[in-house]
Amino acid sequence: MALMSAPRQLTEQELSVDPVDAAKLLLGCVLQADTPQGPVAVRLVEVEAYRGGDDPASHCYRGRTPRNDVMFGPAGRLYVYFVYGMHYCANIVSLTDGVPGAVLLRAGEVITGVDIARARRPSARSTAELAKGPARLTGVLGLDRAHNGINLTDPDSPLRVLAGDPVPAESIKAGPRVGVAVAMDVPWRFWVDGSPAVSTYRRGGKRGTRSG
DNA sequence: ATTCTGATGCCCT
DNA sequence: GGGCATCAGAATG
Repeated sequence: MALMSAPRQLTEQELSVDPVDAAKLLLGCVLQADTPQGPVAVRLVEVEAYRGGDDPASHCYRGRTPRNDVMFGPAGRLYVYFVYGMHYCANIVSLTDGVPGAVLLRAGEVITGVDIARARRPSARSTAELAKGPARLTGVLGLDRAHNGINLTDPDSPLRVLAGDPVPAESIKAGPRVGVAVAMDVPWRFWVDGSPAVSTYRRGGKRGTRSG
């Protein structure tokens, strides 16, 4: 019989690290969702690290609120938020013990359930575009507010993070985070070099100072 | 390829 | 009331 060992599920412990380390660890890993239409899985190729406390770009910079509460909890949970009045973005929580941190899932390659994903996002002009961008990624996986706080390291969860083929260190590139107007000196966006699903960089809204 | 702009609602000040 | 961790469509090289 065909023996195909199931991919290993990531553990809460290995995600209980600094978001920068968790971000690099998550590249190449697979987020799998059991949707009503069937399974959809995405190989992560672009992520960003967010810290609490000292990171002005983080939702947790100004303390704990109802929205960011999950980021203060244990690692391996999904933090979903609603943005621009129409999109959802998803993070995987890292660190723990009341220390907030998370990894924004910015883009991935759909490796399972391409037909389902295409049906969900008819505007995509190519397979690579299906999950190219954080809101597109939540779109193909069907993630919304209802999934906030779900435990991705639980084997019985309808949403799981699985280990993938390791990404060679030389294929991991780093740069400033997309769409943030502060902390542009820190290269906390990480992506897999050469993947067609990596989103194009856009700088944050507030331009620097105007003199005069 | 890049630039612009409208859509749209929730969270926080 | 200001400002978003965005996307799609259009116009322009």
